Amino acid sequence: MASRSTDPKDPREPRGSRDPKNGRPALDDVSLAIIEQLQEDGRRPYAAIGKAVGLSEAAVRQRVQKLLDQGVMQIVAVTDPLTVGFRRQAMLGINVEGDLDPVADALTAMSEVEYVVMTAGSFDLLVEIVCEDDDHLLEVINKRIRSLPGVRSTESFVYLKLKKQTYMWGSR
Amino acid sequence: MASRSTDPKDPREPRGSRDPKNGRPALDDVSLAIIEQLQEDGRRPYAAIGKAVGLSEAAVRQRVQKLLDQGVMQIVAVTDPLTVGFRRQAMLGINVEGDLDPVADALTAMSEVEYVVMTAGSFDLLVEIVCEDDDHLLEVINKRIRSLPGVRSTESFVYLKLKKQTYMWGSR
DNA sequence: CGTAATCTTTGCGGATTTCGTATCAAGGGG
DNA sequence: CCCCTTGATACGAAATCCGCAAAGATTACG
Repeated sequence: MASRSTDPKDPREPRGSRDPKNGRPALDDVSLAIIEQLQEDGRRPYAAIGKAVGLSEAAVRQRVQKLLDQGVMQIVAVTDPLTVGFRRQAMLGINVEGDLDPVADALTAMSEVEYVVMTAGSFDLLVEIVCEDDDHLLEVINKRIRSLPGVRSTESFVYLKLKKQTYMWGSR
Repeated sequence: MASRSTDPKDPREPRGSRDPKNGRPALDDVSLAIIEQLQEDGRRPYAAIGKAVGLSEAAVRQRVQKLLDQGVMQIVAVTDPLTVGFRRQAMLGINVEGDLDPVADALTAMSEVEYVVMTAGSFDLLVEIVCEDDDHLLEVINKRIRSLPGVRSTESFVYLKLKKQTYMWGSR
């Protein structure tokens, strides 16, 4: 299991930047600082984090666990799939007629889809796809995605080379 | 430090799927299995991973350290920036005239740029940007990126909502 | 074939970290 | 004013991490 406690539930909560009730930000400065620490090294010990953010080891541990349970962050290994396997990867721009959500949910349910985001601009959705090979990619795009009800059109961007991939928005 | 050993160096090595010399894949099945374990839980203990992949704790530890040093994978906390801060995030499609690499390198050097990938299709590059606010986003796109030599045109897709974000290509 | 050289795995022991639990302080309600 | 919830700390026991030296495996070469 990715997390160590209660089942993950649905990570898509209405989690705004601030909790409307009780006014406090959903994430205070300390939690932000903890996340920054873990963005640098996901395995950094709780005691070291505590020293950096001014909290006891146990307090850090509890906060981290809550952040994981709430789905605010996940601690995982990330790779360049193109490097690791000999797979095909692509970004897909999608235009939808009618409600976006059903389409987005259907895409989210596909295991080959790693990333789904609603956007403003000439595409309604951007989705990233990781596949075994060309045949697999073709099948996912042409058979499974283009046939989804509501999908008006798609445009594909096959990945040639990943140049940068970071998660350090905190540190700058 | 993100990693525990020699300095990170430049992560952009010519890391193909297979090591040209000595023919063996850069990543054997065991390392793949280790990565899969860490994709589920980046903090899973080495002993547990060893039991899962059939290796001793020390062997797993050394392999993980090498994978980190080589830049094949990173173990980090990932979040939805839109959730964590009140930031603006966008994907940018870019068209370039001439050599792609200088432009890609310049983008890679920008701290606001989290993701740079070369693609086939109607864009040459896709880059993901994380900004503090609208002003910041505007400045990065219009002042810093559009003025890069070689950039012919850009198209922006401002993120409205992140629906899915996973790193589990291994487990299916 | 040997054998050297290199790389990988393994087996420890000690230092460190994690984890569960108990305790304490600070707010809300009722 | 008391009860209940939330969050931080303290602390001992158990598990984990880490460095190191020995053993094993693989490759290159004579």
